[in-house]
Amino acid sequence: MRTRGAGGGSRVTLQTVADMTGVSRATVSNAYNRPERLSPELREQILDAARRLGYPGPDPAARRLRLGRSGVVGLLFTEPLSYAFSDPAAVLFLGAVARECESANAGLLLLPSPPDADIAGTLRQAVVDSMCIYSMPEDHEAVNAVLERQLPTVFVDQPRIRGTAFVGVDDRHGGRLIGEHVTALGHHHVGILTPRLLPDDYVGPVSDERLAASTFRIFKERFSGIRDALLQGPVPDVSITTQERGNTPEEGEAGAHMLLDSEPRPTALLGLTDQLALGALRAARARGLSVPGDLTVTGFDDIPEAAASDPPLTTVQQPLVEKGTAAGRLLLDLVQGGPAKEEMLSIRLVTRGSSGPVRDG
Amino acid sequence: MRTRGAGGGSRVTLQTVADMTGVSRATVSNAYNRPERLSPELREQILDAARRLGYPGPDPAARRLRLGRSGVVGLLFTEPLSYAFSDPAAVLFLGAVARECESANAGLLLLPSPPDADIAGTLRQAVVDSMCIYSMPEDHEAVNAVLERQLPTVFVDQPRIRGTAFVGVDDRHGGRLIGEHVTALGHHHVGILTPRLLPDDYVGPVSDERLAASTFRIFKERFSGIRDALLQGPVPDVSITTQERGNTPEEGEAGAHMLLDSEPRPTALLGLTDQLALGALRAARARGLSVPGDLTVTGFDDIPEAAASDPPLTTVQQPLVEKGTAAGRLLLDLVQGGPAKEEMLSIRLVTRGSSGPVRDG
DNA sequence: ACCAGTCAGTTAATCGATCTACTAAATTGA
DNA sequence: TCAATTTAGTAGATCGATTAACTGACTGGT
Repeated sequence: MRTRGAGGGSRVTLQTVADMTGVSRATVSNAYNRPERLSPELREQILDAARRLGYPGPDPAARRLRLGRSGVVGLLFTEPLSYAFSDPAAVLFLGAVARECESANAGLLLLPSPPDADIAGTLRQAVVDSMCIYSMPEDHEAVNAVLERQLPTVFVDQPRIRGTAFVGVDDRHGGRLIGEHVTALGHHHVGILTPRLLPDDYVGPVSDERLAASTFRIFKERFSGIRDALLQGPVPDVSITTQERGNTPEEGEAGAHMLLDSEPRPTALLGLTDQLALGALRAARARGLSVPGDLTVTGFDDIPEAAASDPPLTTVQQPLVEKGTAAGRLLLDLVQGGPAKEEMLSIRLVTRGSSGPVRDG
Repeated sequence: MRTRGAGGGSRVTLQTVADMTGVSRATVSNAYNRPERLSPELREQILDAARRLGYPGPDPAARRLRLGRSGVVGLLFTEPLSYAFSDPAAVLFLGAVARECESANAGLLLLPSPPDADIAGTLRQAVVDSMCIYSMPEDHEAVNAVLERQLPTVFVDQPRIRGTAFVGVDDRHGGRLIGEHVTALGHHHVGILTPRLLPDDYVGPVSDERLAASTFRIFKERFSGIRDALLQGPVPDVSITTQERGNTPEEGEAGAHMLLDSEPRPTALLGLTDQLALGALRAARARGLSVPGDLTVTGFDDIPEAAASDPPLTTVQQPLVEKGTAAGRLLLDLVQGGPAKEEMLSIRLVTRGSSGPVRDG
């Protein structure tokens, strides 16, 4: 028998309590986990001793090791974690994942991903049953790290890897919806605002090389979808100007100003996210351009702010909450041995006040 | 030596890799954690074998058991977790905590707390180094559970327990600021909108008993602060009507309508949170009452929406982000053996367009 | 009186890693 | 050349729990 001096100053464990009560370790364990297996009196006695000794209850890490399950779902975010709480789309998604976890009584572990840190290491250390990768560039080291760990994993938006669970939408189709809408309105000169296409700090027009090399699949697809629709649309000589920026309204505004300074001046500004489009709206206001009279602005995502903006934003609605729900459910199902499904959710164009026909002359 | 048939179909562990390579378990461990302790060739050989065997790397749970640290901070929320993502104040707070955790490369574990579940059990099972309790009623079972676990714990807002780390503001003082502001404007008839004072589903006026019995210290204090200021202010015969509601704009609107139906009709509606005050603003608009002409409305918290509302809300500003930062820092310091500080952050009245002098007659 | 069946516990194996203390071989220094 | 030091790796204890298999003592039906 492995015994440790009860008052020896070292940590209190099951064994300490067992020694104190004069029963075996197993019985103390049962007192906590299977009350029906011992007499109520003895149980009380044991719990009492535990209280007196200041025993904090069975150590969760040890239990987890033995049981092989932690009841925790992990989540890794592209951007620094704090960004997750400032981006409305992310908040909606996260909230829905959280709701699912909660209903299964599982914890949700948000993993840090500061720009400089060892994410692969973090990923290896996380005590979780399954893992959600939210919108990661395709070549990110985290992707390999999580794959190597052979944990049930759900990828959301990107990357999309054969044989792994996935939740997303048809972003290229979304892009086409926007493009078709804009050509239908007769716009010849169009500006596109896109978030970063590569994990660097580049700011400026999008080159064909950057687009081709992009590791952010979803934006690449939205971009291509828009461009295809524009070029194949009823309007003959479409000119397209582009600006690549960080995904915030502030940067969107700056990018929009650049686009509006180009010749010929675009009559439509298409944001690849609502955040950027909201910035474009600000830029228009700052210049005294009326929307949609002087300028058409469109977004992508349909975050709550899109409907509330002035004018309300024409955008592609993707079901952010459903996405979180689907991801959450998959995460939990995978742990139970469920299949690695791919869920493509549906999207649609929402026409609101920010888009209109091009003004003659 | 403890060996397991390498190809036996069972799990791959350090030992499997060790057997495969013909070295000891310790050496394989070193290959992962202390590369400098073995020759590069051997290391490569080991890592190679691991790859071939599909070894996912050292099991985090086992490592945690051995090392005694998990690098994770836990957080328990009053309301169901999903609420945390829908309440702006909570999102701001959470984001700041997340930022702190991230800078220390720690994970943030959001614990579920569905209304019916065994929160104490959840709390006992969480593999964390420290714990944050956010705005829990004083008598909640979770409070004892976490105390029993003897984990470094930070309480935010409530409860406030002697000897434990705490982050909060002087809510009573905040209440007085509002009360003084309103009496200074000459209001005689005041309605107060408060979130739940007890963990039940009650809806309606606040009785003295409910106030006295309240386990939500912060709202009780805000309430008392307001009332004290009103009763001791320059206005002689103040009448106070009250409504208790869930903390959402929707419920705030419903409560406001009730208050506006009472006789004498209040000329000022004081929300104990911005969420409720925002609801009051809606109610006023629905009735065609001009704010602040016909009705003064005030809030508490200063969430971003407060400044953006129409008219912008007079409210008590509390530093939500700072609160999260302070909590995060404390959480991390406690793990390092830091002292259990109490941090009282400062608040101030922010006078905006939603409050004005009572209209004569 | 005998066997089967419950009760209330115990024993000992096990989960998968890490770390201290140790050893054997290689290198260094005078 | 021989003791001292460094290098590369090993043995075995240990972290703190859970649980399958087992043991005696009772109970009760026939």
